Amino acid sequence: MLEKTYNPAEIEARHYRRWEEGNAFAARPESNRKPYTIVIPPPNVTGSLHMGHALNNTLQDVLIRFERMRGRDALWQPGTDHAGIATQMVVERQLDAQGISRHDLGREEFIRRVWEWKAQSGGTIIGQLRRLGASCDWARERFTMDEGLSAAVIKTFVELHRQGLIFKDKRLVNWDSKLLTAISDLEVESREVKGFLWYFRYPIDGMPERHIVVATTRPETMLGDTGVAVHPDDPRFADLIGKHVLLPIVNRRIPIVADEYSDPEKGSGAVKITPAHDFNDFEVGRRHDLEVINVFDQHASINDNAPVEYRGLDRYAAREKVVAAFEHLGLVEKIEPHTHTVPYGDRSGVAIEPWLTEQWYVDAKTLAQKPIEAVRSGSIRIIPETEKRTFFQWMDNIQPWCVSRQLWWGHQIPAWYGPDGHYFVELDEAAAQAAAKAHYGRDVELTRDADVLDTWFSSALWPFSTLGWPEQTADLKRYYPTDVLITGKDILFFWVARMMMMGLHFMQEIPFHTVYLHGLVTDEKGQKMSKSKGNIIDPLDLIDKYGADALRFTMASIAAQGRQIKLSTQRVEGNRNFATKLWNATRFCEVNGCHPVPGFDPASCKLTLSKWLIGELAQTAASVTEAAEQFRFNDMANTLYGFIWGTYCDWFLEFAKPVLQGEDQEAAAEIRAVTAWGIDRLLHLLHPIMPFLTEELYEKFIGGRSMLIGEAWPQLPASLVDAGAQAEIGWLVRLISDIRAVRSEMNVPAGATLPLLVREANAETRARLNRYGALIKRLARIGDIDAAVATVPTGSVQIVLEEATFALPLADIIDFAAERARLKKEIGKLDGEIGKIDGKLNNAAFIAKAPAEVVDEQRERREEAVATKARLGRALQQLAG
RNA sequence: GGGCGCGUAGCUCAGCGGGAGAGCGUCCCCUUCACACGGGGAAGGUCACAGGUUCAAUCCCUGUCGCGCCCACCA
Repeated sequence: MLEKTYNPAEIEARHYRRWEEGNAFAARPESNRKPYTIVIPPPNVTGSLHMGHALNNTLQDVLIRFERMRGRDALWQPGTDHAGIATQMVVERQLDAQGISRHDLGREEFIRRVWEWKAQSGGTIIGQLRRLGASCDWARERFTMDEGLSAAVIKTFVELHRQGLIFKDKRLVNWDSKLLTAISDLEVESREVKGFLWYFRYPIDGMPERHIVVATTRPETMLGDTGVAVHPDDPRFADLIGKHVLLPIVNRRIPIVADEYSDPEKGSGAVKITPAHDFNDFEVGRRHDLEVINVFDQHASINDNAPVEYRGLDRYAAREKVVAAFEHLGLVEKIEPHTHTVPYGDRSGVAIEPWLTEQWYVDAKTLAQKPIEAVRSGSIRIIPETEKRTFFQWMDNIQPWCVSRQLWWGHQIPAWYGPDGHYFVELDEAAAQAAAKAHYGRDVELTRDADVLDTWFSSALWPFSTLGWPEQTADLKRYYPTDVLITGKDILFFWVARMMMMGLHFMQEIPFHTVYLHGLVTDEKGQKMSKSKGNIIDPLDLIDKYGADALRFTMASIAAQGRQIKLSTQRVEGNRNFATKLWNATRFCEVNGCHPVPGFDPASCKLTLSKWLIGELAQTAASVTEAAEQFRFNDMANTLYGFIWGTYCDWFLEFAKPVLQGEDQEAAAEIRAVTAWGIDRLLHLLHPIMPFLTEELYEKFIGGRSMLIGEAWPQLPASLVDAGAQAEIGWLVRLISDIRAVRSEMNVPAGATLPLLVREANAETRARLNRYGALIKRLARIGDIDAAVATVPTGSVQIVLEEATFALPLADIIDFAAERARLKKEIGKLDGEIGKIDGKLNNAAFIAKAPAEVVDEQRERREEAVATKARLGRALQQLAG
């Protein structure tokens, strides 16, 4: 016997264990089933489950469970990401607490400590994914820095280098002066900052009476100025082109050049050029062969290239000192408040400095061509479609990808340097030695490049490296390309695009057929969840309180495409209630002896009620299946919610009650079977979204040895839909609803029983009243039914349904005025409708141009409305007289 | 500056060419034997605004206003 309420906490752990012990998540490469593959977006080993994970993994699990039930060999490939910067930061912070830095330990020892940390805490998120119910094939769990994946990384690096698609270059990079590493363009975020625009006068060499005004938001960079640019067509500066400026403070003579980069509208119209510290200036400098003078060290403090009194100053201190010096010299024209955007490191949160260094770059432009084509041709489908535009916009303008990082935790770059700086990119040190010997003609000492690769480099290989590449494994052959990739739209560029590049390059095949991108989970006000705002909702708290299924159902139901996803606890609570509802419906079955009948054939049912339920359920199953196929998770969830609560519980079970308790044993037996069959089918349909609850009910209610997770997805033919049964039960539902509404509006005491008088009922209605009299009496609190009265007593409330009028005599309690008002309102509504329809029907163009069936439909609607209005009008008249 | 998207019931959002929908909230009634994490009922909307296309527009097009997000931008 089931408990009175569903208690998720006890149940979830047990079923998860059953699934794992039963090997239910395992892919079956040996089977002849068609594979269905999803690779998980590997969470950071440092991570713990947040709402984004909860959403992302719920959706993946829904699809995996759905396709598994549909008979596919489902592989959900799990694993974690070493998350270079994030992980290094975590361990460094721990060391910091002990007062040691990674440099105290040395590289080798530090890395050992990170592995140690990983062994202890790295599994947190995997445990949390289990609590969510994720049915990953855990035996296949991978890590981006495990042996096989590391080998894959080295191989791709070496091959891309051989193909000229990875190269070393000295140019400006985004330098993070806190983490002391280069970062890629994507890791830079712009923030709007309130600052100032300083207008400085630069004296012209040889023209003591003249100066040129430049404007800057970063006065300290003037220490590295090597030119001033003006627009070639700007008359204000025409005579100064070719002259030189005597740079104050530094006393450097620098040229005034004409360059179209200079915008006459901006600032003073003349722009100072600092090639070593600005991406645009770097280009201008290159065009005019300007000197590149780097004035910052790696900490963004002033270096020895600047005058001695500035050396060692932090960039902001240097800024103040430069401004003070200009003021002292009387060379400040003016200072304006100015809002502008400044680049910040997404991890460190400090302002990024464009800094001249040598780094490794991937030729992304070349690698992007095949992905662009794949998306354009539709061989990779992106959902929602609108994201395609974003994808193309980025891919069409893609810049070289800086992949080297000055960190310790990650895949060390397989490049070895000889004594003269010549380098050898090889799979291992031995190969590098051999190459070096061939190059130098003797053995030399080699030093390995100290840098590691961007974390996203190894993630880019994920769909094939996890399946065994570079070995040509059977798994790789069977499960690649994968079917769907589900991830947040915020990592479309970071990860998705790069998987396409690497997959198409190394596998010569797309990594996945479909990319499903979901939005960001925010709080209920649409605010991004963050520690500082204190608005974080921890999914584990919700799981503890409402159960994993309630959370999963919520995620599925709000996963509408392309929006930000606002989560409210209230919704989760509501969905927990839904779980309880189904729980109790099953309990009802149990209490009433509705047990599944082996070999039950829905097509053999005779009762209209059975046929109705079966048909409705068949339609629901079709909708749910279609929604799942089209990744419309919200439709899937909402369809099931509506059917289970609104149709099965609210109506079907209520209709079933009297039959189950009635005299007719044959009918009772059929209804028992249909009721149980309905629950069984619903458990199947709901399982991908609510696996724990449904598995529990399946075990308790259906019994047997098998587990629901491995059962077949319901397939109910459209032939089970019975239009006659739908019309008949639909009529019954409307009649009962109408009577209930009238009772409530007229304040009839809930317990009072009223007679029902029916006028002008045709033969079919009379037959229906006969068939469903007991139900009507029970559900609408009706006493006797007189199906053929000629007149209705004064003081009755009247309801018009199809051809018949139903009256509830309420002489003693009826409020005449209220009833007149109700009828008038109804009539008013009908008048409005008739007016609208007449507008169409009286329009010759409508008759001529609209499809015939639309015209017919409007005519029918009009007839119905007119007839109903007439009956209501009669009722109103009777009330008045 | 370039791009994308959104303005529908008090709130959160579905719907997207021919009868305005859901959940939550609100109000009224009901402890009836699956469920008060429940049952029954009700109120509430010129579908942002202005034009246009169409026989017909919440839905398509254009513009305006308001709000998000992404990319670029340190004069």
